[in-house]
Amino acid sequence: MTRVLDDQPAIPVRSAGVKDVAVAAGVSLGTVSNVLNKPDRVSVSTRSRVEQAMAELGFVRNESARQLRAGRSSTVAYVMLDASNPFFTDVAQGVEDVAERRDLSLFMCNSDNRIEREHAYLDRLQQQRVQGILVTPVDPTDPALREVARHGTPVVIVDRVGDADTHCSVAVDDILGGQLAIDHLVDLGHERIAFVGGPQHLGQVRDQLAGAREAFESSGSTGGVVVIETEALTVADLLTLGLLQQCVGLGIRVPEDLAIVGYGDIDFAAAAAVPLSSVRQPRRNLGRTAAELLIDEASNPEHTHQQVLFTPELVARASTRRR
Amino acid sequence: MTRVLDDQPAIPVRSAGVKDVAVAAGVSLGTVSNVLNKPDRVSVSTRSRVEQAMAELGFVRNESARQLRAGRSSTVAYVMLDASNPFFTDVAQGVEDVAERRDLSLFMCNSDNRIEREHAYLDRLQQQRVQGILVTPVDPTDPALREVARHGTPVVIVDRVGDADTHCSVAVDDILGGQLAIDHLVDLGHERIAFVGGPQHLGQVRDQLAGAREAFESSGSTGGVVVIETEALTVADLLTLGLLQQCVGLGIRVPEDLAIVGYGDIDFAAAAAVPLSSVRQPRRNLGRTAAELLIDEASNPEHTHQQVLFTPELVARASTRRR
DNA sequence: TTGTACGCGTTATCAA
DNA sequence: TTGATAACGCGTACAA
Repeated sequence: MTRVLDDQPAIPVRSAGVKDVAVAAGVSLGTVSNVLNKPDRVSVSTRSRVEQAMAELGFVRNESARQLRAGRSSTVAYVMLDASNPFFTDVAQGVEDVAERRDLSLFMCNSDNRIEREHAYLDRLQQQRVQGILVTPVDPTDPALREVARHGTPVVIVDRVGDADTHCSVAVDDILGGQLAIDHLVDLGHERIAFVGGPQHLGQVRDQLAGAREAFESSGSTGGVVVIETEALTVADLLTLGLLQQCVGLGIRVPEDLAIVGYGDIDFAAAAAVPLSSVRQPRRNLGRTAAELLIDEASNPEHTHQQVLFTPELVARASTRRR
Repeated sequence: MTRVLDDQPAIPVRSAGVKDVAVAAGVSLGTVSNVLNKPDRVSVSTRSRVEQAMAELGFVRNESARQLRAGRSSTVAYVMLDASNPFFTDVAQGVEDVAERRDLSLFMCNSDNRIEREHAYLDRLQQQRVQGILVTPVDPTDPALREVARHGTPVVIVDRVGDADTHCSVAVDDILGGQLAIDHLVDLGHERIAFVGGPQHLGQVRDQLAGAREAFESSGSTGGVVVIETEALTVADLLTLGLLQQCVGLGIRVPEDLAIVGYGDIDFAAAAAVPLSSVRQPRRNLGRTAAELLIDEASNPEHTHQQVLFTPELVARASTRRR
């Protein structure tokens, strides 16, 4: 039942377990376990014998068995709404920062905006008994999220606000973001303002618009904000970039004829033909904070849920300028 | 040992197992198992009684126990080199296409270009007994990759070419890609050509350049290709975009003064100020194919390793045009 | 159709 | 310091 590969040592086809190692090393099963988990309780000579046996047999710990025994795993998961959206990958980086420090592994799943995929992943992750799940849900009001939490797997909502008494959430104050953008434009003397944004059924888009309107009105300006609704849900700044290209193509000068403020401040914003002013969200920090909250909930019995709201920041660049 | 949440049914603090369900439903343990795995062998009435008990207790299958019993899991993993690079997320989409169809879950891990992180993930994934691992490695010659395969976990190398007799690989013919770009430029009458690319120690960059040089020479042109090496490893098209911005800023007209061909054809390429001609790689297909190979290796005893090389394609846009 | 007993690989406990 | 044994939760024979 073994095959030989070139001059590599023989490897059993079916991977070896502690038992096999014990036999090969001529020790008992418990000793092997001790070598793995409490190396100092094993004499040096025995230990090295065991370690050599492990190397020879190509021993790989069986995480399923460990988990079964321990009752919990050492992984957390982030169910992303859209893995090809730089916003979420940046959030994920923040999550990884924390996970790595805590020696947890992070598994990323991509729901790709499809609720059934999100559900499938939530199910699997529960079954895997992950320590907790970070999720940017398709629908923050989805009862399935509460169910998961109710079944004992901590859930933290990212970039949305969920049910405050079943999970923590970490989001950005988009109302404020909308205000920042408008205040900036009004400060620069603009009076005719349009809001170009994604589908209104998204809470964040609504919030941005609400903030925008509020700021516009309290500026004493007359008239209102023209709303142009787009269909696709993309990082707002990508949309902004497209808008900019169109302007260039149509001979509209930015910022002379039209000033533009983006939302999201992706890397390209600064590198655009006309560097874009943008409302920047602390994406990585969002991820880090969410991960901290998750870990706290998973390990601290005193944990209480909290809703963290981050403040966005306006970065002024060439696409807006005093007239 | 139970707590009551509002008007939700009580949930045991420690999640219920088949045993608890059996007791609650007044049936034996085996029957519960049958309800889960062979529902047709259980009378309708019994089954519904069991199902109700499961719902009431908030029963969640324990995947660790299942795996331990079954000896294998039903997940595959993709260890990405850089999750914030659209190239890899597109590849991941392709992988997901296949995984979903086969009812496998895909866990994505991000090595973030750090070899120690890659190793950590490879270890964990082996321990989880995933069916197989797709990986775009930091270093395709890394012996660790062979070790994983040797220990019995199938490994498929993505966007790199690895050790042909230990794993399959799926990559793009970058030599051809380089040729395509140069042929295109030469066809348009260009004679002075520069190659702007990432670090030369990357096989792909070397290949692109080799192809470029070859095409240039066989075109009968005299002189050579000027090489400008960049440090960062990014999608070539992002770099190209930056180059374009610089040209615009410096008053260099594209394509009149300078024609540009990108590499990678990311979404922005077409939407740039001057839409970029680009060498396009079949990214999603790369992912799909890699996943198919992995699954074949994991389940087909007759599997033989193969190295698939995809052909890139030149997409001509405004950044190159007949002079 | 339903119930019982055993084993998967690991770790913890206790005895030697 | 080391060794034997019992759990962890589930699936699957086999017996009723």
